[in-house]
Amino acid sequence: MAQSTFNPYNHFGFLTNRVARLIVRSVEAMPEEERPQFPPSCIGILADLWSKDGVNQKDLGISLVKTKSSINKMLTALENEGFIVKKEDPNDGRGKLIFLTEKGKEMQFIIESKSKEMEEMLLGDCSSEEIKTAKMVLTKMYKKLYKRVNENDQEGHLQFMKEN
Amino acid sequence: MAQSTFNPYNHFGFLTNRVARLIVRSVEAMPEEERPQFPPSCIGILADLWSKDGVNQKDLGISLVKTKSSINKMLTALENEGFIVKKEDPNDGRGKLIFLTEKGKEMQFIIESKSKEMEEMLLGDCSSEEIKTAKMVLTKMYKKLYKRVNENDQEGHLQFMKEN
DNA sequence: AAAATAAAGTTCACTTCTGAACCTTTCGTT
DNA sequence: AACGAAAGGTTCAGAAGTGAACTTTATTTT
Repeated sequence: MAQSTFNPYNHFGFLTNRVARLIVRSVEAMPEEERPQFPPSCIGILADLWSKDGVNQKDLGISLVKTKSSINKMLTALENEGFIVKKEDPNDGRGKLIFLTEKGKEMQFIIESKSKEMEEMLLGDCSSEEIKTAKMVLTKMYKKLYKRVNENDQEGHLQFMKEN
Repeated sequence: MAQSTFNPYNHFGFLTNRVARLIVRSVEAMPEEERPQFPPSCIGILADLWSKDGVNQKDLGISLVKTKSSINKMLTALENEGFIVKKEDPNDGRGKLIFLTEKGKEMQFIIESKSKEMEEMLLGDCSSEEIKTAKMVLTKMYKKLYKRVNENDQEGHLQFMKEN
């Protein structure tokens, strides 16, 4: 019977989905003190801005794989908390550019160290070669998927996409 | 300035999250014909059942990293569509066991071949060694995270957890 | 054995995310 | 230059997921 031959954890679709969700859960389970003061989903927006400040909402949506309405709502929350500001795009009257405030910039070092800490905790028994390979494979998947999903989008929006 | 030193795609938290979301998007973007007739989120439940039929809702929740209320709602949908049935657990009057119907079982081969197809498409230029390493690293992360998040849960619920 | 505590599942109000319609500005034709 | 089409952003109704309260059955304590 087919029953015992299927292993979800041998498929990237399941594996990435579950690992991603567990990471979020794991962050949420942190003690109040250690955890950032905003919902984990918003970290993604800040991360993009740390990488490249002053982007528009559309590109954030593409990068985070969320719709523009979702991005809009998250930005409103982040703006109310004082992490980002929206400014008119001087070159395009339709668009707005998103910039980090000082408060938003300061977050980078905190989050980055937490991320490193967690990675060490989770992957203490993997060699740095293996970790590198895993990130490389995921990044390749990302690029292929990105192109597939945004195929009518000629210019690569993301900084890292331009590197290749 | 710190600005250009941050790359979200060098952190597993962002990478897994975005790849997972892109895979879902990619499936949703398939032509009506090729795509399964139920929401992608439900595939996870079927996958667990293909791996081990007759599990209870709690274990499904742990495996899929969703709350019991979410699982409940998804199961109701799958039951209405005729993919699964709920039965009383003969050994525990509180619990119910979830079983695949024939219709549910047939899905496995379709999904599995789609999954393989997609993996080949996404990772054609990665060696099978690299792919194996990536899955191994993700699986290790999964196990560590699993233990961390469900630490007050003594018995490993998932079949694959028992293998190690 | 009775009482107290815990566990699995259900229900419902609430939050987060999405899809569709809309407004405004820009681009492409002619 | 003027028109139609497309693009970025906003809004709002609806879908998906969550948290807390509740029901029923098991387990633990006394």
